[in-house]
Amino acid sequence: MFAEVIVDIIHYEVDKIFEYSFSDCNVQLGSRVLVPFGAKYVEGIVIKINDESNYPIEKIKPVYKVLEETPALTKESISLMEYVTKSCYVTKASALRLFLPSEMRKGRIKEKFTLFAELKENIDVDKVISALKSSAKKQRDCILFLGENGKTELSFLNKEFGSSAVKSLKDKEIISVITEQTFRSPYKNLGNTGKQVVLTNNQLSAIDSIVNTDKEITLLHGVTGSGKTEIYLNLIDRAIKDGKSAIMLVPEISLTPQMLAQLRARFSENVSILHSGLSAGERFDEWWRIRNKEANIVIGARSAIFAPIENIGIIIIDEEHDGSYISESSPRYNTIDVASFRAKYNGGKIVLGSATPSVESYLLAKNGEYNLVELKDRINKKPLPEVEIADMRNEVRRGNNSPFSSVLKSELSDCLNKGNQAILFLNQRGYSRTVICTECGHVQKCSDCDVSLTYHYEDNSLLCHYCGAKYKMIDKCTNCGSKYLKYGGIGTEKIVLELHKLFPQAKILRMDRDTTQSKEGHFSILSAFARHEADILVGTQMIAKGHDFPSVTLVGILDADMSLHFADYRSAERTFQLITQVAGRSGRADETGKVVLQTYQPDNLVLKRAIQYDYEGFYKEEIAIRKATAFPPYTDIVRILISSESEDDALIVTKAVYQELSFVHETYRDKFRFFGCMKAPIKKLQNKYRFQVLMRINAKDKDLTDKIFITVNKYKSSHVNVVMEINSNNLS
DNA sequence: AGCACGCCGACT
DNA sequence: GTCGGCGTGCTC
Repeated sequence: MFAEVIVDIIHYEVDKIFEYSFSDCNVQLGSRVLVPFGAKYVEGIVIKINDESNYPIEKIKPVYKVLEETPALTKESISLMEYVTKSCYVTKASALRLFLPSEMRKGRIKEKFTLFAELKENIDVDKVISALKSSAKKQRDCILFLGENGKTELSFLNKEFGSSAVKSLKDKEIISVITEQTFRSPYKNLGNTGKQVVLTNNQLSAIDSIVNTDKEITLLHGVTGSGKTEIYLNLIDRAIKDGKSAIMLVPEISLTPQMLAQLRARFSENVSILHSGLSAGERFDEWWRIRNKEANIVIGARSAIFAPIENIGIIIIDEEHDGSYISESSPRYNTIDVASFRAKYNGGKIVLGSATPSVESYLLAKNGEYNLVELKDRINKKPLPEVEIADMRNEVRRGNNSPFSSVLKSELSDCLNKGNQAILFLNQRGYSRTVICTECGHVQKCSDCDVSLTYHYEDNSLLCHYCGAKYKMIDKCTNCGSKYLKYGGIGTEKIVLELHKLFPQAKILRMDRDTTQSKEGHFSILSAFARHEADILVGTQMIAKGHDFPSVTLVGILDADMSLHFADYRSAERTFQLITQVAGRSGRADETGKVVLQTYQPDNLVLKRAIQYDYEGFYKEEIAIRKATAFPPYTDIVRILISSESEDDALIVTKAVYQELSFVHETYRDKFRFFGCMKAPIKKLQNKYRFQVLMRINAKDKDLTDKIFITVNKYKSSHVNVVMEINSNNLS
């Protein structure tokens, strides 16, 4: 017999099928195998089994070893691998890696086995005990214990009754010792916080619509607090009762514990969790629990869409608009597309949930490609928090140069006096965004990136937020030697310091990348704040998502304009989403929340729609702009990014790529809305100079994108990197 | 990705 | 004269 094998080497030269012979019946479709490859052995996956081979028989080597008895990959994974290969333009090997926990490769982690002991079958407890010497107290206790509790960990028995007693029971063949695989289980101590809820009529009809639609995908558009989670739980319940499985995705790892708690409360051991924040052993074991069908609900971040689960009934993607669902590194897959593949394969359904759907998804829903379900009311009829605009131009005119408007100051002091909590949102970590010399105007920059450095007060350093480089803070300008340096742009660190001055008695927590470095960083800060151990939480966008704090009555958005300035067609959309999300953190059961939104452009249409919670209005205006300017979803943006440590080499390759693509452009001129070549917005990153060729085309035209990829890919070399990105959410 | 094979510079 | 640089080429 012959096996077609993909070897685990990510390189275009070996991105093909290699054939090996075998007689071992353990070689199955999807098996991980060790095979001789050139001078050494490499791991690979069996993707097909044949009776015959076309390859010269004398060159075929045998499979050396099968790595696991259970094939790691399902048949579905193999077809999905082929889909990812074609749609993301990656090698088969790199597509395959999506399906396996990384610690499985190269055999880094093994299953964990534990020894257990139990009474042998047909042991009569009373009889055995009476046969014991009266002095053998420990042995008697041990037998009684096992009689009552059944199978128990051997280490526990040894500790409790002494290893000699246990050993003599074993020697007398009263008990037997067995080895069983045990699972390292993450979040073991998580409380079960779920509560059975009676569904409202709105929720019931939403479920009804999702279950009965003949469309594969439902977009569930529901305002914050409209009870989407309960709908998810109910849909999962239905899938399980139908004998099917479910995948539930949340945008980031920090959101998984609370969702897991709710799922565990309802479905207990059926639930497993998969994401990159788990320890290697935990992830490995969770993965096998799913593969062995011991869990039929998977929750996780983006990568969990590749979970080895079979017979999927429903896939839920919560906060579907979130950028994290599009992978930013190779393979650059889109989670919704992968979910769609799996739903089709399994005959399952997809629910995309959001309070602020992406305009792409909403357009598809409006056009009838998705089933659209809208929940316009909050469950408890609680009004949405009231938003007040603070016009920062007036503040400056009045001589207020602090980062807080007078409204925000008085609201803050009100809030604190009442013993409530406040959240302040600013999407910039560090102390100041830039350090500028007042004499020569020089801005401190990273030596590896064309990016200004951020001053961090806590460790008195200058950090590059793009490559992570850390420099000592300077005391004079590196260009002209002047001592007069100015800070430009405010970050969260400075906000905390300013707050201490304003409210010396208030306790303040800061949550941003710098304070959440440790493993449970998110969780510890959020739970401390939830326990009211602090009065004010200052944070970047990571505070915006889904966390519920019952005592928060005030949210301050310190610089609503910041994300509007980005030269990105999505900046309006992101701003709308962010403001809606952050504002949603305010308000409690007995008290309507308040939001203060500070801006220099109070008349901006996007901000206006956001404070009115008018998604529909925002959508209509935004989609009209996208249409008029021919931006996604009306076209797709294809970018070829060329980067190299040598600026000359990068430029040479860029010119060559552009030249050759020009022929494609000439041939299919009517298919291009835009075609151009330029420096990338960030000209240098991690010591690599960057250029780009930008195109706006219809990427569903596979022939065209294939042609572009093939044209471009051959320019890739060891010192010049060339990548193609389709609708990347980061065009810097 | 590795590793082997193969053709040109500075050394005991 | 050789040791060794890393430039192409192959791996079922």
